[in-house]
Amino acid sequence: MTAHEEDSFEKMNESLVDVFNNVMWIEEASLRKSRFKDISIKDMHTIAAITMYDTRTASQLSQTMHLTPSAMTSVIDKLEKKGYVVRTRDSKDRRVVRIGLTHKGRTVFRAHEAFHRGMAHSLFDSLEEGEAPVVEKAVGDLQDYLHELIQF
Amino acid sequence: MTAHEEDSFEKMNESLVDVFNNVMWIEEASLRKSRFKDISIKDMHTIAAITMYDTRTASQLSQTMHLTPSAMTSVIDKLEKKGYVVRTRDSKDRRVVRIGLTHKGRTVFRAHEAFHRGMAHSLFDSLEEGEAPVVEKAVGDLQDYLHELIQF
DNA sequence: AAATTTATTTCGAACATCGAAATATTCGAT
DNA sequence: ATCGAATATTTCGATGTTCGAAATAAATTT
Repeated sequence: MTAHEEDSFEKMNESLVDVFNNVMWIEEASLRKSRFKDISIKDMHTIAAITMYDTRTASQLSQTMHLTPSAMTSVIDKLEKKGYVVRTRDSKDRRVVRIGLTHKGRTVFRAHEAFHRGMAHSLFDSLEEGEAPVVEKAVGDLQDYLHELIQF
Repeated sequence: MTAHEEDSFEKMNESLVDVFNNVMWIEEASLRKSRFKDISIKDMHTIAAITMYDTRTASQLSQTMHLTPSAMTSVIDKLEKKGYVVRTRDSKDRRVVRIGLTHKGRTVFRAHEAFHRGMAHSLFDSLEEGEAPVVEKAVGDLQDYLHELIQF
């Protein structure tokens, strides 16, 4: 690395640290100011994990949310009570519970999606002709790197 | 946006969502596998907020961590008991408690720093001549965007 | 059809966070 | 200088989240 690249790297690293330290609570804060004051960021991510029109089983959710099944049950209980999700027994295998979004749940899903699109636009919109692929590749590399980390 | 840019945008947005959904628990998981099994990701971020060689007051920390002062007290209690931080009364104003890192705490600080550097390298290392500034600008824009969001 | 496995829930314990009150100290107005 | 208000932190009790173990219910294997 040249001295200049070094500098560029340091600056970017700082920005990245700042971004990662803050996204979570910023989304939480914007949630509190929205009309969905009764859910947490974790609830919102659960809703995002359920997907818009499909359903997920309780165990699928507990895996993607990195929660124990019993903790998942209580998250779902809470969201069901508040009207964001519905439980239905799978007709094929009656042990499994399928979780789907209600209309209200889908509204939250869209809000989460919009939040992410806002971020993606901030990365993207000021790029010049031909620069998009550079950023796309960089972000893809970061994604791959994180995935590699989990295969220890 | 051209159809191709649209595509590029969607792809990047997806990667971003994936990255943000996962960084937290990936760092938590790598922490669990390290020799610091007795602290959480929140503890680690508290340690990062204290800074390497300087000190922070309890209230400064409660602000940057978005915790109430009372919650901050108990986080600090826990970290002090485990030997990551030390409390000292400010000699000028004896109401304030200054929190600093112990040697053990600094080791955690460096681990956190290394984790972030790893991510920054993954973004940076495969870039060609002249592409670094593009990514640097994009990340800077994202950072600014998030900061704007909090001034509602 | 009995034993085993799988999906989920219930329960009790541990821990985190909060808000209100308590404590200690400093600052400001008289 | 002293009293009252303001500030920094801690303590306490209540609430909520997460966990692990045991319970329940349904499917699969033997």
